[in-house]
Amino acid sequence: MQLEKAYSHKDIERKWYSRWIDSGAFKPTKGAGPYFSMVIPPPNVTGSLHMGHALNNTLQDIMCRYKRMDGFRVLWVPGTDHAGIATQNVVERRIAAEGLTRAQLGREKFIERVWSWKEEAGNAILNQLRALGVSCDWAHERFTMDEGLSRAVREAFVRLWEDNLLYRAERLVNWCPRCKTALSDIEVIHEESDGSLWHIRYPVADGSSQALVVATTRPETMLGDTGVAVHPEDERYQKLIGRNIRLPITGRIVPLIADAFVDREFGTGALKITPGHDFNDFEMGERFGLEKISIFDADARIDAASFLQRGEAGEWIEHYRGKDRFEARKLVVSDLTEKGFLERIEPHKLSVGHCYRCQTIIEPYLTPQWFVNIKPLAEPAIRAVRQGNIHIIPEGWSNSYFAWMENIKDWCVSRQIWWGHQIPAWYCRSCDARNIVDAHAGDYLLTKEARPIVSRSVPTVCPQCGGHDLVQDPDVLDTWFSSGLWPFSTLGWPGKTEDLKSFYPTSTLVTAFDILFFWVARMIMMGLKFMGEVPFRDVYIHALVRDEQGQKMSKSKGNVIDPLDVMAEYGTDAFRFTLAAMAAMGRDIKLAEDRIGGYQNFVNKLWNAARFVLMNLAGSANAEPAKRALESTHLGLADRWIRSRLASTIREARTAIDAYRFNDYANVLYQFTWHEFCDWYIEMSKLSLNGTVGDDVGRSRRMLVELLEQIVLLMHPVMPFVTEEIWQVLRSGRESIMVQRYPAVEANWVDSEAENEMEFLMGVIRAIRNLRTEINCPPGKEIKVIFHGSDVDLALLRTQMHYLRSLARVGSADYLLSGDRPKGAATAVVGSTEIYLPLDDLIDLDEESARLTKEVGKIEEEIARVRKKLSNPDFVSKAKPEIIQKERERGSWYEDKIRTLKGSLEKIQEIQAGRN
RNA sequence: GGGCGGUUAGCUCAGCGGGAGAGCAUCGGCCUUACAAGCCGGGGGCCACAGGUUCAAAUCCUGUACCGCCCA
Repeated sequence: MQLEKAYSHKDIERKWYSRWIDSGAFKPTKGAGPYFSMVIPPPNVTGSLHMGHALNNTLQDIMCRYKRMDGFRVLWVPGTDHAGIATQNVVERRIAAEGLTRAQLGREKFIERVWSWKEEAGNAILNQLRALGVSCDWAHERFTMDEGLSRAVREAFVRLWEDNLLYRAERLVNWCPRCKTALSDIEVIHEESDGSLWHIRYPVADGSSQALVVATTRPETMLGDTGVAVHPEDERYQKLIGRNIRLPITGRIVPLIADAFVDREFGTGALKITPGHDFNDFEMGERFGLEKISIFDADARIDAASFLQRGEAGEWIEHYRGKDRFEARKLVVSDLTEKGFLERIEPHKLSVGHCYRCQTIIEPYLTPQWFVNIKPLAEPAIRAVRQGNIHIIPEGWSNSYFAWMENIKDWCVSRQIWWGHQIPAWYCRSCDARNIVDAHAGDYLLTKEARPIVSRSVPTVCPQCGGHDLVQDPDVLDTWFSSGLWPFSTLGWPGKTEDLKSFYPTSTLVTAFDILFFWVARMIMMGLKFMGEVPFRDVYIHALVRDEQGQKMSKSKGNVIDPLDVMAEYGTDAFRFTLAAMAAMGRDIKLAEDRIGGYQNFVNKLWNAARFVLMNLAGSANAEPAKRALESTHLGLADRWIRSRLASTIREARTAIDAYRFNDYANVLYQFTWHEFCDWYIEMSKLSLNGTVGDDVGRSRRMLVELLEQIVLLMHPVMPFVTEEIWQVLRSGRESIMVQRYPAVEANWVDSEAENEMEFLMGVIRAIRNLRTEINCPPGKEIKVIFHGSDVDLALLRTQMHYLRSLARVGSADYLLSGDRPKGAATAVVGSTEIYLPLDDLIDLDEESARLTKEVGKIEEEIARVRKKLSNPDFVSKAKPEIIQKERERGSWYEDKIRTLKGSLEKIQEIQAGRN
């Protein structure tokens, strides 16, 4: 069978993925092996593959393929997440294009539209994952809104309620006025922005002309001020503490309170207090019993009713009615200016919270919501990591985990959207009617006093009054509530399934740090709560993929590299290898495209090595031999060397992957394949194949095949496609490489004698090549070499002369144990062996003289360094003996070398002097 | 404001107590029948800066500068 001259990825990738699926190779194997399981971090169902997904899933796939080949019963669960707010936003935009709003459509119809969008777009990302070659078990594919997972959500909710870990209350929450829903704390992105600090004069309410000046970043909220605060020890305001203030515009009378929370350095040291629209003010308001006025409605427009209800009056109410936050700010500022209350405005940098889904500025907003009482869940989750039941890798991230978990606030889990798991709580229209407020289009709102009936199934009777008219809570749960259950809900919980028994806890979770709090922490809390056991043993946190400048890739910046484009251009294997090679721990990946090109060359190199091996088979080795050539006891030097190197490579590769050191894994294989197997072994094997070396051409062929097989087996987890193709082409009609055994170290392969001898031989070959270049000897021209050295070294060179001939173009060689060194020769030293290339008249003595002078200079520096070290009494007395020994050897090694080089240099200089 | 990480060859990055490395780029020489997506050889770095610990520091500690991230 012939291979194409260059590797062409397109056809080969398609072909193998569908064959793997058809053969069921992704399913967990039956048998006795230990279990290994992972759940995929579920991507948004309607999303598309980006670099982060590509890296994340490549690393997971490497783990899975490795473990599978290594005898584990592997389950990798794929699936998607319903991404409540994000998906709802997308569908809202789509219906807006038809001139519709979700309110017009109504809840039921709207949700139908979301489902149909999910059907339409929902398989894209999974197909993109398939293009990446992921070996997850598609029979286990799950979606957070599946019936099974929805049941898990209801069960979890009810259990939390029964255990008093869930409550409904009116709190200040992060409100997105565009999405019109509450968000949890971590769904708010804080960004530094340029704002202003407005200094406003607040008069004292005693008819005098006294006043104090407050500084604020949000003047519009003064319509909801219910107090002013200063630091209790602030001398500037001592006289005023306890007095009342008459607010400009509203004329409201509010107290001036003293609270140590106030930062005297900030602004004027006097703060306006708006408990209804600021988290810090809310807490201060609680401490001092200040009223909380909610001045905005759900759209963040001025809600005139909130003033009228508390009996306030005045033209200003109509003046501000219905204005949004930013219009209201302008109006307030212009009104204050007009009435002379605005002292000054100064530029000010401040951190502003934005909705992580739509970037709208968050409004702190007072509404009734559901909260998880998180402390009792967080404590065991902290312990699990602290005590080592879960390992976070790299360990540095555990600090972030602890910091967040130890300061965790109750988790707001209700969302005022429609796409998601509707909260399993009902309200009675008979006995609780006053708390159920009908809104437009059959919608209704619940007051903070509403009494929920929490139930696993739809209740038919009110336990209070026996009434039958029950309505369900209109809110849905935070998407992360369902993804927090993912490691066990995907395995069948709350059922008691075989999957759960076999595969929970899962082995490893592979994810990026940006969802450490969103997801990882919550899975740990939920896993411990509902399963009584951690959800995974290891959490491997990988880097974020950035662009070449280190910027986060984003559509708006236009710096996105689409993984699908990359795969199409360079091939999936090259792309995967690049990701693995760059996935060093604890650092972000700046993806440079030329790097991928470099690894594409590597794929091609491997391909051509396979082509070479195949071309030399001539059908003779295309059957499974009775005994492996690798086990033979009649091997030549090159064979023993490469076998020993293979053993080291296997050991290093396994060590690396077991420690999640994917970059080391990739580099070890790259180095061995290219720079040992291809550069040296294949070149040397050419002599065996043509009968120049060795006594058994058949065995040499089998060596090549077996070595190549070991290489593709080692490489398969990273580069599944090209390795499978090569595997199948080498010997036809056998099972997939996926189900083969991963190479293991064979102790008897290690052969340090062969490694040392080869090291020496390669050193000599390199030295001769180097000398040839330096003296401008044409590459094809055979040369004569004179060796001076020990009998052992010379004997080795004599027996390996064929390699010197083929790899260094040595035509003839003299081996001298003693005697004069040649006059006028290019010189090099390897170990204790001196190498001389006699220079003919045509060779430039000046060049060689200059080269040697430079070389001597370099070595003299080294010798000086070593001497300094060894003459330091502290070094000799305190350093480890083996270090001292090494340094001594190095010293004498350099001494020998420089003696030889100087000798040659002198001889050349003699000739030069004679000429002049 | 608090915390974490980074600064190593032109570029992208490994290394993290004992001789400064890789890939790409670059320079010189090669169409040597696996591979020009290749082969052979070379050049290039006071390992950000300043102190300290140590016999020994790119590597550990402290500080400074710049960059990035997380949390408030």
